[in-house]
Amino acid sequence: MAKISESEWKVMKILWDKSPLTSKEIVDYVLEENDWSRKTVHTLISRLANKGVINVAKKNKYYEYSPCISKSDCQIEETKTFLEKVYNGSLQMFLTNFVKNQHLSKEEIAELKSIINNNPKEQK
Amino acid sequence: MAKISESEWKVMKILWDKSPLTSKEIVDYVLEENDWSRKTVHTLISRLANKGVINVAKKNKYYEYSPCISKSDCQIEETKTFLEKVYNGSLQMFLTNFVKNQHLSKEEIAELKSIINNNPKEQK
DNA sequence: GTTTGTGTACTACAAATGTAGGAAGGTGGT
DNA sequence: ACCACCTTCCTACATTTGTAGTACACAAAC
Repeated sequence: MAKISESEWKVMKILWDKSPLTSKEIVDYVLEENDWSRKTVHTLISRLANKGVINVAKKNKYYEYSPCISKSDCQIEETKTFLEKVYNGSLQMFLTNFVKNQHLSKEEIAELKSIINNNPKEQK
Repeated sequence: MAKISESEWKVMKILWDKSPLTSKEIVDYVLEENDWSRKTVHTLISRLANKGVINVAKKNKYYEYSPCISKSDCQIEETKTFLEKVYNGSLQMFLTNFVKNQHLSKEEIAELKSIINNNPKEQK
């Protein structure tokens, strides 16, 4: 699976949320959150298209863009790379370190517990 | 804080574990786990020194190297960057996604729970 | 004392990334 | 018909990263 860089992730997140979008729409959304030139966003869009992670389809006059890989797949992939690099692949080490250093509130801890408890049967 | 690349992390992990080390020792350890040229490792060492994340001190004839930032600080930093990029900074989203997709065993889930429960008082 | 490997400093070079600018043509508003 | 803006395609250029190679001096092994 192609690697998505940090800037590219920002564009992808918009697309996963709201696609299909025209390039103007993408640019406008991205610029709400990043202080970049419009050109920069265009570059990112075309790099993503070259990497084959977004679809480009002519709709009326202009192109429309939408992701062709799922957000969740990309998240899993990034998570593996991250855990491997920083924690030798161990979620346990990661979590230990995180809860130890972040001084989570009681509420946050309760929330984490509930996330873990509710697996695998999802509860609404 | 300087950014440490993926290859550099491999060197840093050795150093955090066993420093101080001479360059030969670093190279030998790194090559146990990576199929690189010795020269490549030397390059990584000097990049790390330039970034100011390892100390270089003349000991007898040769230099000895050791980290001058803590592993835990780097882990926290990387974790923040990762969570921000992939999960908009939300550990909750991360955990939810992870437990949902990884099909953890009962044992693993129990372990995660105990990690969370034992915070903040550490239990040995 | 010559070979053989090592230590250090410096250089190399392609790919990926961040961050844009230019040119040529379309289009909608007035 | 013209202006301001947009679209698409290309090009640009510095920095970081992965992955080494050169050169030169020293040191240990014989």
